[in-house]
Amino acid sequence: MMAKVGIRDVSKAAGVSVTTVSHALSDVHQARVNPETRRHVQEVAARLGYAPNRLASGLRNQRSYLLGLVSDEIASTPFAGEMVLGAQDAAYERGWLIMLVDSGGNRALEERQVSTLLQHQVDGIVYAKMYHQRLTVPREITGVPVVLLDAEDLDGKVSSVAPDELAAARTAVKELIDAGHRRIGFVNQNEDIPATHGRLQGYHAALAEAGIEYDDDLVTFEVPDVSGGRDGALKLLSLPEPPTGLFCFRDPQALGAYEAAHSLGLRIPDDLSITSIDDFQIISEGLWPGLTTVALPHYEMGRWAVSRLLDEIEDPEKAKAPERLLFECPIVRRGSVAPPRSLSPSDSEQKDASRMNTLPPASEELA
Amino acid sequence: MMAKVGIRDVSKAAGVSVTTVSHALSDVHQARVNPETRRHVQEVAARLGYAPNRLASGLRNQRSYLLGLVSDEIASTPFAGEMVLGAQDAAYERGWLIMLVDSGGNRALEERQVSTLLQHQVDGIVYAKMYHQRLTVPREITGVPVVLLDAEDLDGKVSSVAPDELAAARTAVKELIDAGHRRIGFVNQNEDIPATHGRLQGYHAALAEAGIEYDDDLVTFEVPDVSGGRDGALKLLSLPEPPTGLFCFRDPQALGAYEAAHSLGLRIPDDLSITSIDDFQIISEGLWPGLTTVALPHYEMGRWAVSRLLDEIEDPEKAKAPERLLFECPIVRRGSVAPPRSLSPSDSEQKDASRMNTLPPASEELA
DNA sequence: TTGAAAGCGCTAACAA
DNA sequence: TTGTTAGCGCTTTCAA
Repeated sequence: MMAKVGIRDVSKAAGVSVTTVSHALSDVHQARVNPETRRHVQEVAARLGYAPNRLASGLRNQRSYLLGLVSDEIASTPFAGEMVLGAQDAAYERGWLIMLVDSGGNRALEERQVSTLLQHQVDGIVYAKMYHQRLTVPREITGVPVVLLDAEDLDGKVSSVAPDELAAARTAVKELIDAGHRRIGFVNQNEDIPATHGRLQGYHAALAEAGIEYDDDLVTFEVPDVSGGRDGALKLLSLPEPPTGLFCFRDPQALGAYEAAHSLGLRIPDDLSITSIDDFQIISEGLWPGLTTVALPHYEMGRWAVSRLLDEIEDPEKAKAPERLLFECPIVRRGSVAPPRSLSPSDSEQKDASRMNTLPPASEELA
Repeated sequence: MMAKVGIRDVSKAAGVSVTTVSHALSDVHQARVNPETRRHVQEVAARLGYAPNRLASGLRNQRSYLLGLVSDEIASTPFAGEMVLGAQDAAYERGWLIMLVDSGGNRALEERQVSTLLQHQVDGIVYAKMYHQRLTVPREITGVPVVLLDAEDLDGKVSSVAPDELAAARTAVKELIDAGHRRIGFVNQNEDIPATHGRLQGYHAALAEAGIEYDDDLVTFEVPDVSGGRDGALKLLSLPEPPTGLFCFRDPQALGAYEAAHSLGLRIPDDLSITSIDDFQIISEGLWPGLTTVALPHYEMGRWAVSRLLDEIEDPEKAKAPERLLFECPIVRRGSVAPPRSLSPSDSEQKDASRMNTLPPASEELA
């Protein structure tokens, strides 16, 4: 492994000054150098395998082309990967690199991590949360532009992007209404976060738009995982007048609802339709029938956050007018929604027809 | 936002030279400076909020304290987050930061990403794959130590860490054998990668150790997702003499196997025991009963890779004796394994007892 | 025990 | 159109 080739090596090999090399290799100073010299220098640089040292140019230009991504829980949710990827792609396309830190929710650690990022002269910071929340930007983040990812700034000082919870829930509930359901249960979750309230509002809104009266009994608040979905679904389905459609706060709960339905002998979607929010693909695609669910656009939010951050870095004026974006969430239709039984053309045939749907595609292989 | 405070500001405010500031703040040059001066400088530095510019010190020291993490698919698997987190933690603890790039499997892009990392003067590179494979280190990675993560070097030139596939499979199968099963199906996957062969060997090994004869009919190769699990399980369970235990290549397939079992009216674990590999928690914890599965230690592998990489960076001699580590995989016991029916104490009571197990914990709430 | 000065590799102001 | 030179902020010889 030979020593790294620097700009002086190129300058010597090409027989020009380092200045000329620098300019010949930069696309900003086009006019500066003779096209012929330029070609020659580029050729020599390529031959030597020269690549500028970003530490040195960063020091000189006061620009590191480094971005910090500060997260509280990268690993705990599979979506986080999508957010990080979106951020990374958007950064790389514009010439930046992402440095990742994850505090696991430890504030003291986060503070040190941020200061480390700042020591590395990051040009900006994306402050990401694993679920949508409202917060104040930690005071140690200073001197560089910041954008919030999956969070909103209580002070309204910095730009942010998060899912439009209300609209997402309305979409999911409307899907059931459009299929003909009038009695729709909502397995909400029991933590006091924006999503809980936003999605409840969306549920209300969808019902109101369809002229369906709100029934308190049809809403239950459960832990936001599979067991909560099971519990909530069992509770609602054992009502004297059970719902024919179920909207779950998120996909793991929907998985629980599937299990509950099966344990009660209910077929999906014939006896019970289900929608949800997440598009947690291992669940939504894995379940049979597939789950109709509203996708949270994590990749796009990651992209947007970095793209906005770079805008503010390149034009500091932009930072003075922060933008608060609530991202639209598209529905992904699979097989968990059908008209309620009461609307079915022939109720007697229903039982047999429905059985087909509960068997996997490969069932023909069986005797 | 005031201008950033540099070492000169501290030197002025403390009334000493920048040299003294540098030494007072560094723990390497302990003896160099008078304890009193040292305290004074530290106090002033803290008051001004001084933190050294890592770009500048990196340039001077030829050490960036930056590591590159090159991955082919961060977002596609939830485990990736664990690997990244393990890498990040290990790096941060020793004073390094991770820069993340993800090529999505695009080689041309990966080549450019690596060269960008190198331009940033990373001190080393972790080359990660989303699933265990054997490969040659791309030639553009040069001049810095490399460690492979979830991969092995065909040339044996660099250190690597990956799961011990054979042992993992043996553990999973042995769990069934220990419960009393003798007829054990294996829903393998159908791609030609180390895991496929390694786990098949592990299956063989476990059977051999227990003196169980291998039966070709009990092994099926399916796509490595939920539908493959369904297909494979249905196929094996419809055999004239069906297995009483099922080992699945990975958790999504196990989910499919659960679905297949339910559609055939089989209870887990009473009528069918299942083990798997992954500990994909949303599945393994979410299923009812919970899935007994062998965990792939992604976090630990990420930690090990970075830790080994830093060892090689700090002591280049180490790089000359690469280490190839196959990580042990611990089993996580939940509720999907029980003795086969033939061994049950009273077969007549079994049906009712088993029914309890198919209902969720909250079922008591119901009438 | 401390300070002056050189230099890491690069870019840009200034001069030619 | 090209070259000389200063300097980004730091660490470390070397000299005092």
